[in-house]
Amino acid sequence: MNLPLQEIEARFRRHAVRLTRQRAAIYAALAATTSHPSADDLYRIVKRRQPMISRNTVYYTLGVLRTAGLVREVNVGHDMARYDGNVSLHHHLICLGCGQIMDVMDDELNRLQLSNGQAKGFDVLRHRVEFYGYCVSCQQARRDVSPHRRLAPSFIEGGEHGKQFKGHQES
Amino acid sequence: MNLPLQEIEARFRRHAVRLTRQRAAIYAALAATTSHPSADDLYRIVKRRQPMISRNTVYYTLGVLRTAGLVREVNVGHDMARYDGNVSLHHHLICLGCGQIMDVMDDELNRLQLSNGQAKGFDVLRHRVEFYGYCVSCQQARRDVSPHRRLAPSFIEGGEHGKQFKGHQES
DNA sequence: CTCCAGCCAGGAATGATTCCTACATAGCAC
DNA sequence: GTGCTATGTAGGAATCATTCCTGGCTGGAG
Repeated sequence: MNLPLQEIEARFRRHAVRLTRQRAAIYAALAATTSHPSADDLYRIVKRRQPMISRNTVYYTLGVLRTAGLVREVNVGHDMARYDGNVSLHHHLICLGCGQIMDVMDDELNRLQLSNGQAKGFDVLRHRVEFYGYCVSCQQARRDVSPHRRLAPSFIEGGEHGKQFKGHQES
Repeated sequence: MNLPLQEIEARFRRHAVRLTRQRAAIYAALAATTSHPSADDLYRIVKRRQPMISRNTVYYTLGVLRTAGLVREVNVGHDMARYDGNVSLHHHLICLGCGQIMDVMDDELNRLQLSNGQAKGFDVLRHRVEFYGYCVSCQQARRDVSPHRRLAPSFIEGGEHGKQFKGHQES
């Protein structure tokens, strides 16, 4: 489902973002996938068609698109930032094995809010919910490695010290 | 509410963590605050009493404590990692202005789960919920700067490009 | 008391991201 | 279409949290 240039042009205009060849390619690449690529993934994808593009342009453009509200940044752990072309309100499901990120659309999650007592006077603008676990193929891979041992998730956040998924695969 | 050395010793033994002067100091510093300090904050705090300690030891120790389940890592955006001595199940409320992180204890949030349809075959182990907004004093500061303008939160995640809170204050 | 696996300090390396700067170009006015 | 100028781009250097490496030190089991 490739976005026609015409539609990209319209969205850019609507959000007052100047149209350039590089920006269109970056935005199109992001809009064409649900895999939440990193800046460097996008750099590599766009580089195939525009070999002169610089990594810097990708970072700069993602900043512009994000500020304009055309793109959303997703942070998982303290790994590199990942980007999401889906700017509708939603949450994420993340694989602790391979790092893949799936979208979760759920109105109930969207409506979560803190009681006044919990909010401590904060003006709460938004929230995010992330679910962590192992995807089907990572479950399989783990069974193959350690057949009858199940690591108890003894702590909430951070994983097993020797971090997982330093990188991830583009589809 | 400083943790007596004796209690630290007991916890370390319970979690099979070798006791050293450096580790005790790092853990004590973390247990003594609710401010979710960064590794570097802890380094500076401990350095006051142990000037020879290295930043490396702080990182290494935090890794050990985290793996042991005595400490939890909290990641906000792609800023530096922050640490939490409170390992009970809870969530967070984060100020977009100053970066302070407050604990949110709420059983309803703890019980959130995905329906089978949403879980896509994932083996979901845990989740986290984060609320973002402005604390009381940052609300005030923003009013002072831009009296009658309210920035519309036009997108979900990432803030206003020129990022906020690169650092934060220790109480 | 001895011993050694595991810890510590310090310095170097890494890697995502940002900064700097000179050149190129989008898109408005004419 | 042409010219102009604010803005974008490329590329190289800088930043900075974090990790890696190495050689000496030490907690705590026996």
